[in-house]
Amino acid sequence: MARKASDTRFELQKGRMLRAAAKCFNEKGYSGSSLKDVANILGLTDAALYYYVKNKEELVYLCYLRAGDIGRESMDRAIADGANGLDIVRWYLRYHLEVMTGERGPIAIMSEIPSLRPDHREEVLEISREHGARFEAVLRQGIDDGSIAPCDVRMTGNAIMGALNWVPKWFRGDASVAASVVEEFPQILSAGLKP
Amino acid sequence: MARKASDTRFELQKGRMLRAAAKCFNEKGYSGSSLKDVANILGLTDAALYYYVKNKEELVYLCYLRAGDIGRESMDRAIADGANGLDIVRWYLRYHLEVMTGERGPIAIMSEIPSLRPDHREEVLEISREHGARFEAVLRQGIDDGSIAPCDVRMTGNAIMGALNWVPKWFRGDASVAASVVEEFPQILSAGLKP
DNA sequence: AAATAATTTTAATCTGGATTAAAATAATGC
DNA sequence: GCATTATTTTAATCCAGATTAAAATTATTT
Repeated sequence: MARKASDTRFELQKGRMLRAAAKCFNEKGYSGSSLKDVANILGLTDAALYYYVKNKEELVYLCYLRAGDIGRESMDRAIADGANGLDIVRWYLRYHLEVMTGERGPIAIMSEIPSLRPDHREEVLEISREHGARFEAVLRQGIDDGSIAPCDVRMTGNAIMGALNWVPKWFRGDASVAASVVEEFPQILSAGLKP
Repeated sequence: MARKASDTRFELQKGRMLRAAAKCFNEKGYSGSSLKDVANILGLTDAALYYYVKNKEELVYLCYLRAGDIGRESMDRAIADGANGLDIVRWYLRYHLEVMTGERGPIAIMSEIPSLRPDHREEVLEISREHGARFEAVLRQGIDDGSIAPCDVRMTGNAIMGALNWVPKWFRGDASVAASVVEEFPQILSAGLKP
């Protein structure tokens, strides 16, 4: 019963559970997804999920934390690899789309933040705000280094992030579509940024 | 009890209800919004909503139909007013954003289509598909008339529509922000389309 | 191969919000 | 003002799906 974070079996199964939940929530909506639906994907019974999380709210919360981690990771890589602001934007989009449409996906769309417990909600919102701020900082960096034309960074951020966040709504795992998205989106979304 | 479509009072109140519901669903998510929440906005009791709709499912369904109507309307106007493909895209974005952020807004994000009754779901999906197809046709028109550079119309459509559909997620009614969105988004989202 | 611990299931209960019916109030027409 | 119709509320029920406890199974340890 007492579990430590390093317990592989447990952690692996929990990870599978979070991906299954993300898939359900994205495809059928939060209210449309019962714990039974999530459990079925794993070949389990709904009650078994309670071995891994305290309740449905926590399941959503963990999905969102995971989404946050992955977003941060993509951003870190992009900042490490990109030569200038525009380049970082492109790499970020590519990395993030690769994860969203790949093996580790799907990533939960954060549509139900207000349903979270107040403390969880605040934490997720803070993560979300921070991510947005980092993206806007990259845009500003690009404007400074001349790779991006001056623009309203807030609105530009909203536009690009919106297009990105919407992907899980229509992407359903088709590999050839995944290839197109990863290839086309960074191009489409960054083309308008050039000076 | 027996009502006709032309009954003003009834129709006005029903319209208010649909806007209140869209607001709730967008802000708090479908499951996070009780009928009580929607009713409170109108200064009513939850039970009163049943005078206007059969149940919560129908409320969502009507919100989505309304969203579809408004989308079609914006597209119609843009096609009538635009000089070429690119121009139509720009007008469409502007018109649609004006409505989304204006008096008639907000427009419900279609996040809960799978929770709809099968027949309603099919109808909404069909409307949604049709709208997407019209947008892609405009992109193709632009490519043909030389106002838009050759591109993957499916992905470009997904990207632009995603950014647009996400707006209600972060826009909370601030008038000066509304002005920025209407002004900036068409520019940001169409800049990358030029040859 | 016991014994112990980890995981899952079975079989209940529990619950919040959707729904309904009847009664009360407000509006409209005569 | 009276009668009729439209709208809203009050006060219950109802129910799907979340949650829990105990039992059963499966894995691990010694």
